[in-house]
Amino acid sequence: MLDIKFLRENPDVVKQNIKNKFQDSKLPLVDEVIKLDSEYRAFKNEADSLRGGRNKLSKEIGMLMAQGKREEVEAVKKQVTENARRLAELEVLEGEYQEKIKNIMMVIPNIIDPSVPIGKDDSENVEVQRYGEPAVPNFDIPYHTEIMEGLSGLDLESARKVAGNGFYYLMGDIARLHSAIISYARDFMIDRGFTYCIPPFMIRSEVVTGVMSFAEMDAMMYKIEGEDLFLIGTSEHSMIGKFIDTIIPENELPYTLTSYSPCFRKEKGAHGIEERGVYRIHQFEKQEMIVVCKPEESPVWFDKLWQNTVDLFRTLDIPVRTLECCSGDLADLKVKSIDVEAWSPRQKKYFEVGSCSNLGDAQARRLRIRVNGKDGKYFAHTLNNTVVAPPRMLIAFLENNLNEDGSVNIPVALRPYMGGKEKIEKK
RNA sequence: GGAGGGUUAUCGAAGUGGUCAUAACGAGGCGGUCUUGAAAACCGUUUGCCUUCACGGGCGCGUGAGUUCGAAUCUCACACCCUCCGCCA
Repeated sequence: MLDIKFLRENPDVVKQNIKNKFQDSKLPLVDEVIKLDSEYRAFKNEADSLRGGRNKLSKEIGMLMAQGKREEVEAVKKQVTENARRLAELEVLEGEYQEKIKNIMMVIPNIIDPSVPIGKDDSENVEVQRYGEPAVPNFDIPYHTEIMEGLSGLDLESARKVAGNGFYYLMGDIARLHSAIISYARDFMIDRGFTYCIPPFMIRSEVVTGVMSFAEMDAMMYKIEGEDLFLIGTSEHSMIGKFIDTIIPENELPYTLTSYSPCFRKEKGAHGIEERGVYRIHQFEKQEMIVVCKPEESPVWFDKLWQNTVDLFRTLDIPVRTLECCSGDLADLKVKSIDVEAWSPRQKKYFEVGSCSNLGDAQARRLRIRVNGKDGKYFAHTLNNTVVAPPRMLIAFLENNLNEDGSVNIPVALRPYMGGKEKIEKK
């Protein structure tokens, strides 16, 4: 969400930004909200002066009452009542206009970073760099569900009966591998100075609308029936929400946290053939990292964050690349975003395993996360990034560590979490 | 789920319909006097948001409604905290 003052003073910047994101249908909203805002302020000024008058007269009544001047009190009361109807009208208008303005401001996209490549959709995202050799072995790599089933590690059939499509049972060594990866990722981030945290897995609607756009909310969030609660789509939601309505002393920043949670997503939208199995699912687990920092430090933290994910995948012998999100593929709250993609030797292409985002002050503004600085208060910047999110991450892991006989190598880094095992083999 | 008590500034806390919310009182923080330095003492200062070129004005006593000329104070709903009972991994 933008500062309405910024929009008022820089409507052309806001419009150009909307064009850059190929959301031309939102262009009229800029002038509309400017108009609503100026009308709102006129109503507010009139109402404020009426309230001021009322306050003054009410005080007079108090003094007259103390002096026992009954008739004069009645006269003043009458005066107050005369203005009351207009004030009541104005208060309704104030409320309506505030609501309208907020609703528009919530859908006007955040100003993207100048470095973001301009493009319509994800097909125009730009590869930044590759890490590791994208190797293809000289034997056929089966679909990931087959690898898992071959190791007695996956039961989708039961999951469908119990919960439906988009859920899974992981079994045996594959389940253990899943937990091992989460634990390894947790320790990896702790070693890099992040504070480990387990957050609430449900959050209130106020937090939901504070951390994401309406479009994302509709496509992602599960609502708990009869309660003002939503299942989190990622721990980022509860981790950023943690700071709602706070004024942080400047010297405490940055906050660098790594959190674990299950994640629940509706995943409204098309599911392609490559998305069978555990690629796109309603429930998964994720080790996440978030940073709350000063505005001038967010670009540096952005680069540090995605580098962590790249480093982690490299310690597990998985080739990755970074892919910069183009303007049209960037969610409305984001200033800049980069995906980390893992190599799939089966598909002979990279696929998304993590996403790193700089939200600028958009979440902070919505959630009122401020910093108490020397020269006054200002909104913090927030960032988030995936460390790992299995079971999707397992797809990359299994494909890259698979042997021709169907067994899977455990990289050295992970062995302590797998009871020292060097391989997962068929029983 | 039930019963009771609570939520006021950085913290503790007073205020139970007006004329002390520019929030008493106490503590803490900051600045100063004094001191070789520190402590003590003393003096001063210390909330956020909206609006206005400015002067100023408005809003905020957990949140939201209501009663009233006027609400921290009365009414209702909700949230959170504490104590006890019930249930429970």
